[in-house]
Amino acid sequence: MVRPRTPLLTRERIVETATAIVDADGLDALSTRRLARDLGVQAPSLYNHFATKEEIVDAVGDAIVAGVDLSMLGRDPWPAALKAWARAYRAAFRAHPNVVPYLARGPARRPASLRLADAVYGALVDAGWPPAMATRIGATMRYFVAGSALGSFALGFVDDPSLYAEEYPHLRDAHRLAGHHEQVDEAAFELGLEALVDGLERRFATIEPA
Amino acid sequence: MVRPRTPLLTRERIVETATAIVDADGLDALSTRRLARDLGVQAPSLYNHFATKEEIVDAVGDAIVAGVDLSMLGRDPWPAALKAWARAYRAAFRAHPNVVPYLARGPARRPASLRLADAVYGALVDAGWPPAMATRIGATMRYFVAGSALGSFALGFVDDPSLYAEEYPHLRDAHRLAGHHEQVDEAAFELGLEALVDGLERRFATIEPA
DNA sequence: GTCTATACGCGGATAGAC
DNA sequence: GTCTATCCGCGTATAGAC
Repeated sequence: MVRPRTPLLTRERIVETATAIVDADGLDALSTRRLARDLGVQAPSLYNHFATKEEIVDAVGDAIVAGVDLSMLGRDPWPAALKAWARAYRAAFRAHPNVVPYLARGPARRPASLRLADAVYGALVDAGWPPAMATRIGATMRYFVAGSALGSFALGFVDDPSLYAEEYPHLRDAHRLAGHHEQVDEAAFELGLEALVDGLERRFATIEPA
Repeated sequence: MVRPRTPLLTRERIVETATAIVDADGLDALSTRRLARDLGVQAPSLYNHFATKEEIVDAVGDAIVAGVDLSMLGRDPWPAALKAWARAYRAAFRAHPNVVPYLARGPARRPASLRLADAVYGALVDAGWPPAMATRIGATMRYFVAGSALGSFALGFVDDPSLYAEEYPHLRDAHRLAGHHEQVDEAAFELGLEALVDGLERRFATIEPA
């Protein structure tokens, strides 16, 4: 009588399914009933594995952040490491844009988010940045990455030429953005990332001599 | 019988009250019942002024964006104008952080957001940026501003020293961030903004000769 | 233009049987 | 560990009186 069969639910399965729901239909679509239905069980069964729904959302967020590669931090020179890390961070966010507002609240007590913050900050300090500046750089990078993953800039414009023609002369061609939204967003992110790190390098040059 | 008294509700009053609710308790707290209660009417009365709840949220968003100063665009040199505009944009967002995820979806058909996009793009093109670059710069700036207003970086760290001590050595002092969150976030935004525009200026120098 | 009354479904969470 | 039954509140929206 030692557990005749595998439990129907595991934390992993719950998190996987919850992530799929959030990705498909948004954070608001994640309800205990919907989650249970997709798992083939009844809603109250979830409470054997998580105390609250909040814990489930936390686990979803942590699993996403856990996938971000941090290996370049402390290995490559800081400007290259910062760029590579930002790309990996953004890729993880963009794969789950509906979770970004939740994740952007900060690491809280989620282990993967704390590991990430620790690694970035540590790499910058080890590279020679003063602690206060390392904090600011970490913050600024998160602003940029989170903002770029929060939603598409290009898709924010309606594909309807008549909307712009009269009132917004400069936006004459804005309706075409939607058709190339991935390239537009990608190029904008790359431009900003390169410019931002470039600007930081120039500031680093002024403190280094000290 | 010519309207003996002022109507209890106007679109303005509804938008004001809705904004107050969202600011105080989040976007999810904005329900028609709650909104009506705070206005001293019954929920169904709202439908005399707005067709759906979605329209109300749109009006809240547009009112926020309408308050962003755009006067520097096309007047000051583009780097100074871009910085001043970004600060005004961020201030408007930060006053209503709970609406940022909604606003970050893009201008859609909201007039104030379209005016803003039109003004920024127009100023950059008039300054000599190629149209494709002007689009990217507008996008990148929105990423950064939205990300910085989405939530506090500093407040994302729990004020509990024991959480970090063992596992995250570099975050030894992170628990102190919460106490200075406004200064930390402000300084991080300023650092990123200056570095970003700095980096853009350097790129501008390479295209200008053409 | 605003009201009351009402329809109907979904939400998180708990108690207690098996 | 999973189930059934259940609590109770909140959501949008409509119908029709005043």
